[in-house]
Amino acid sequence: MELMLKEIPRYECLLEGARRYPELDPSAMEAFLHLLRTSSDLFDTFGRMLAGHAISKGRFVVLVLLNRDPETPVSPADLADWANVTRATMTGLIDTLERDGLVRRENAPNDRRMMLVRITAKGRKFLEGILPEFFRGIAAVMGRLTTVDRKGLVGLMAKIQQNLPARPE
Amino acid sequence: MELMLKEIPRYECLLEGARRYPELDPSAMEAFLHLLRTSSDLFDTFGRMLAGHAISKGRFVVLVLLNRDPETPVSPADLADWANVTRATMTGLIDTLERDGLVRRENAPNDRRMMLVRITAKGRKFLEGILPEFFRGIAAVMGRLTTVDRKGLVGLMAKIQQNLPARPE
DNA sequence: TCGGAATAGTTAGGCGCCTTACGATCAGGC
DNA sequence: GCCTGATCGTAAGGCGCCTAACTATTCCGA
Repeated sequence: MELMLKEIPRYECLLEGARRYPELDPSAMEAFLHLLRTSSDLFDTFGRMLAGHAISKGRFVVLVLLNRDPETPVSPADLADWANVTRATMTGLIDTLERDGLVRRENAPNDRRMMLVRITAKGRKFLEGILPEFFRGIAAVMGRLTTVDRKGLVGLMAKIQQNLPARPE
Repeated sequence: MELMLKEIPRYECLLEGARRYPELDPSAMEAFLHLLRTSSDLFDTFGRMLAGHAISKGRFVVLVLLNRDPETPVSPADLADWANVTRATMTGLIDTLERDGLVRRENAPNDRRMMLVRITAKGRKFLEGILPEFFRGIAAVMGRLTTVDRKGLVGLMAKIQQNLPARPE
């Protein structure tokens, strides 16, 4: 989702657009575009930061999920569910992580269909080398927002979520 | 950028994480995650809507850009700049749009390196079949936000933008 | 008990976007 | 006039994610 307009149209242009298209609500569109522009930049910034550590966003998320409880291995299906990707995609993510020695696949003891994925010591060490910078980056980017701002932002997001069509199944 | 955690961790988990990682600012992280979760859902929703019209986000943006002034053709380089993709990517987007008869390539009169891209009548008609639904969708999703909410959201996004590292060149 | 349905993970192929490298053309200083 | 460098659009190849189809295993009702 890295694609967005580089420049958000000025408000007068939105007003003019509303004359051609009566369905266009200028203030809704303005808020929408700023929201997407900013979050796209955020994705981009952190994706770039992770790329500097030679890891993709998808693989980073997998490591974070496994690192929540490093001793307990997790099935690829659960990882796919939590990370919001398909199981096919998760296979590929685990493939490269395992090739790089950051995670290890094991056979599940009670179900021979199932695998279990465990983060390795190397994987933990690798993650420890990223997380502090990652957390500092988030704190920095949110630095100008007061406590009230932050709560307000969460509330606005909740209002939008209420009007989003439910995800398929 | 469709990848995100499906469930945002509860605030207590963020607090616990802050014990392990002193760089983790829980309220900043909470706001960050809600922002990305919601905008990811928005991208997803509108991407799905566009897919229902058999067009990708990238091609849709190109049509919208050309439709701002349908009589004036635009160079691929300008389109790439405005749409925030590389020129190589723009070549591919224009290829399919032209194959489907929605835009037409012309030679620039004064510079034989340059092409000019123009939206066709078919392209305009196609876009008119999407835009009303698109605009209605945005108005709907922002429907619960008051005028004050919307201005506030734009202001919060501006605060975040100020702390984002400048884009490369 | 046994045969169909559900579920596990994987494979194959596609799409969208990227980076890199290219040939063609224009612009400016000598 | 020309060489150098910038800029045009394009081609080739890579990455991340997707859907659809497959094999192996487990579950469950007749």
